[in-house]
Amino acid sequence: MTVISEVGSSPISSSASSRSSAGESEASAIRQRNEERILEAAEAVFAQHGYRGGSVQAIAEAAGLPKSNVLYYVGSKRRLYVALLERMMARWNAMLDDISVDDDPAEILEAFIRSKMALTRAHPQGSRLFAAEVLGGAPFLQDYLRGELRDWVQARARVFEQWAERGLMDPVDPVWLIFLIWSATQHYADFEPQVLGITGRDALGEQDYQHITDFLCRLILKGCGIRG
Amino acid sequence: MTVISEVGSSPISSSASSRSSAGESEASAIRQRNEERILEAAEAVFAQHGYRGGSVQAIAEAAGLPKSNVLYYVGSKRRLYVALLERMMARWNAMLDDISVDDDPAEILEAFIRSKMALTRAHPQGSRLFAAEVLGGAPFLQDYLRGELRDWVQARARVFEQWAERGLMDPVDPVWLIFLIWSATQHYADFEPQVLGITGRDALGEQDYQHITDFLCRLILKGCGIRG
DNA sequence: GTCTATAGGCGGATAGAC
DNA sequence: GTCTATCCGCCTATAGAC
Repeated sequence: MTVISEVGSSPISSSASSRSSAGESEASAIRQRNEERILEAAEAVFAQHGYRGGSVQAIAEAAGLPKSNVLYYVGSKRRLYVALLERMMARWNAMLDDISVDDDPAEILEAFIRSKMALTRAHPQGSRLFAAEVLGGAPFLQDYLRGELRDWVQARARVFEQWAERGLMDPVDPVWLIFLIWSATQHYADFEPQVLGITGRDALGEQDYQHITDFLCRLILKGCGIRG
Repeated sequence: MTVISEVGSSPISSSASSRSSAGESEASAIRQRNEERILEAAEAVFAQHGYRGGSVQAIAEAAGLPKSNVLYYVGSKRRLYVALLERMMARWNAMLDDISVDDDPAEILEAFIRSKMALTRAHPQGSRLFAAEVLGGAPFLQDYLRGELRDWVQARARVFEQWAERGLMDPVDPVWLIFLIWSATQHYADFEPQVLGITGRDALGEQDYQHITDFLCRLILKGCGIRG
């Protein structure tokens, strides 16, 4: 997984830690525990303030550790940030399955929307982290966007076009359609304060997400002529 | 326009500057010129790095002025940031016109999408600034979101519901519909690096925006049962 | 291996020069 | 009115204590 263009590889949380004779190089319970806390805290802080705006100090406080202690575990602010991005991209990749022309457009598209929504719901901080990174010009994710992700989108776009040729859906631009789905699903995490402020709630519950997902599936499928 | 909860009022760029006998208190050509530069530079910097991450230093460099000079003109980083948010909310408000049940849903909804898209296109940095503010928890915009903007959305939502009752459109949740439109239109500015990376372009041109706008109008109108 | 005291630099802001 | 020298606090990172 060479998602991010980095010089010094930064495993931080790569499940099995490197060298040591046999298998039980368990990264000492204390280290593991602290790293988990740090990752969670850092995701929240970077999501809120971006890479520059997020301070190690703030992360340390959120993790309940002394500042210097955080740097001992993660090496540097930069490495920590990159590790978080890679974790999020790994979650993202885990979601992406391949499709073929012979699949049912309605089924695939609905599954696409639902899984993207579920990802956003499961990891709202990760979603915001990604948003902040892209908003800031995607300095760390450029290669990923122009490489892996681009290829995946192009492949899927071709299938959409073939569906359209077969008359299974309207001939909409498949790339704009994918962006529409991404933006709509991410919005509820990324713009949460706006959504809550306008709806006048404290938080969105499981039921809200269910309703929103149903709404999006219905509108988008109908909008591109599936289940007409 | 009390959009933002601030203590010391901060006019900065309120066209006509305050006291002075007659009308020609023209805020000295030099001041006006510098303030313009600063506002533009600051919008870009805060859009990219957020409030905390954006430094006065960086703004000064982008504006081609010494750091201390920037602070002389704008008072403080905080005041500068607030002024930018207010300018963006003013642009936003200028776009919002009232609607009534007797209007044509297709016409109104299409105009809604098109004007929102035009705003994003005209002020991409402002759009990103707003996105960064909300992403960071909307610390300065909470009151606006829960007040003015909420009222506007609720009023429009009621009209949508009445249209649905009259059978002019599907009974979709009007608030989710508004969010869908907002997210879809903002996406091309806020996630520009992603859009460019995936499409493999250097920039989106006037024609692209035209196509995207047409695509969104068609899909959304059809998706909520207008122009079946 | 775990943690802390210290360093060196950049942050915003202001007092005072022109 | 315009601009700059200077202050103090917070930033990341590391050398060294335990």
